[in-house]
Amino acid sequence: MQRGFAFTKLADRLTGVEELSDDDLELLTRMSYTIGHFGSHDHVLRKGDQTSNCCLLLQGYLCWKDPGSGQITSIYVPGDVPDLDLHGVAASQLGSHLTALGPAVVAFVPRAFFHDISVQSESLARALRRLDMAETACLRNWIINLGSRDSLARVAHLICEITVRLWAVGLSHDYRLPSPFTQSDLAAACAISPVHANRIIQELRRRRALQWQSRMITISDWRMLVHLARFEPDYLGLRHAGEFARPEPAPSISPEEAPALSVPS
Amino acid sequence: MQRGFAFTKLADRLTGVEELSDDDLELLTRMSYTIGHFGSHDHVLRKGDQTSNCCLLLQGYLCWKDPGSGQITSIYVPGDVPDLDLHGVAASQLGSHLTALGPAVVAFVPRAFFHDISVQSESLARALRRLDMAETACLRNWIINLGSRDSLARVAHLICEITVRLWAVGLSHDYRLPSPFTQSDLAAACAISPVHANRIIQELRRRRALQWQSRMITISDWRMLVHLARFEPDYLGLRHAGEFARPEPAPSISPEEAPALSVPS
DNA sequence: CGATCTGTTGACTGTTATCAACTCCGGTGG
DNA sequence: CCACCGGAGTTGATAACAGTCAACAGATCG
Repeated sequence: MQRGFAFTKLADRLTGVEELSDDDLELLTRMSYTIGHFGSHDHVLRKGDQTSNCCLLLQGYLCWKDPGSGQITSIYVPGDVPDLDLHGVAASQLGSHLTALGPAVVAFVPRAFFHDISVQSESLARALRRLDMAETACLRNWIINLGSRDSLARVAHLICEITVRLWAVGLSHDYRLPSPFTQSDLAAACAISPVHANRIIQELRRRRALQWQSRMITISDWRMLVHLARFEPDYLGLRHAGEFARPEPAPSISPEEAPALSVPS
Repeated sequence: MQRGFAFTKLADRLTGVEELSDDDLELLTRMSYTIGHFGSHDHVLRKGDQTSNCCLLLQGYLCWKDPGSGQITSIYVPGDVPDLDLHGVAASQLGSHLTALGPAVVAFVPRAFFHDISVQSESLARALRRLDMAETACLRNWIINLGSRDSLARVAHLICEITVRLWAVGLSHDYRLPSPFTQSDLAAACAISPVHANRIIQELRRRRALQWQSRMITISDWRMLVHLARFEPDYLGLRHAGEFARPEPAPSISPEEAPALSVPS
């Protein structure tokens, strides 16, 4: 992994929510961090841990998972900082485990770093606040999801959300996204049983909405998926979110660079 | 309503999460505000509104309600500031309606006030951050609730949570709490149908866990309710939260001051 | 004193959970 | 190289939970 990789991921995430100047980006390059590698279902942080660093996700997926119920309450993609919202309040204790969904790479960044850049740049401060607000909006949206949509729509919605969030940080170039997590993980996020999750995925395959094979999801029909999920990405707080819910999600690279996958019959 | 009432509610809420000095309380008394009265199901803020004031709830209940699904994503009690988390980010747009559940009284407080007191007092800043963290923790907890508990436990959990939060701001003196909201509102919060909500309440009555009559809930058996809900109030971030989940929730006033309701057979 | 909203009840339907068995795959050790 | 093993995915049968519909009762309010 080349030097500055962590900087790049954070910069991608922040520019997704706020326009940053060259000076801002320069500030980000001063980030110090240590790298941690995690395997599937490893705990990055455990319930009750006291944290002096923040976790910046570089590769893979993380989630907050309630140890009692197994319920997943948030999912994170590269560029996200799952414990940013702790605001440096010393006595805060974690209520859940921060768990890797598939192999993951995390940069541990001193909490003070985020405070410092907030003081030195108003737009960085705004960007970090927006990250926090987006997190809250995601939680509310997920309550709406669990409360009002059936299991097919929930699964479709989760896949739509992850796709757009990967997009926003320059990953998932065409309609493909890595799915190193298990169907049981998906079930835990959507609050359905693993067996039912499997049937829902089969239904999505049957409808030619997507493929899920060899740890990779290939979206065959983005419009259908958005429609099934009633997905409206405004809540993500992305500057270009509107583009993603349109009929075609505006691939970030052109077709000749990323030829469409052939869709097996 | 006497002068200083708004100050009192906010002070009660903040001292619930952080110890405050006399100087801190003095700062709070400088709050300027205007009062608004709302009827049941009135919108205090509408989706898409831009806000220059924060809403400090003084009496009654408020909730965030998604206009599309009708799902309620948070409920607020007096002393809460539902839109505190907007952090003064100008471009933030509301994603839901802020709606009154029953008659409510709201103090509109300039957003700058919260910024000013944060600058002038470190403990007030910490208290406000804790409020924000408690809000996030509530959202996560509600996801766990919707995802992993059946409807009886959900209803019981919501009632437990509201009871403890009222307690923390000096309301709900014995085992009684006002319920000016309808059973349909409760259903919208718990993501169940109104008919089913009614049956759950009857079940709770049948088990002698509570009464619900003339816009008032009387908890007859707090232990049973906590047990049914598997309620663990740590997530609320209250300094004395632990006391509330114990067998008896330590009434804040003695029996001779607040005689127990007679429980009809 | 009628209109409307809220609460209540019964019958029926539909979605999802649960249980159990089986397949498929990748890895591991004989 | 192959037999085994464990985890993940798949399938069918059944049961439990909650939604929907329709009707009515009771309260509240102008």
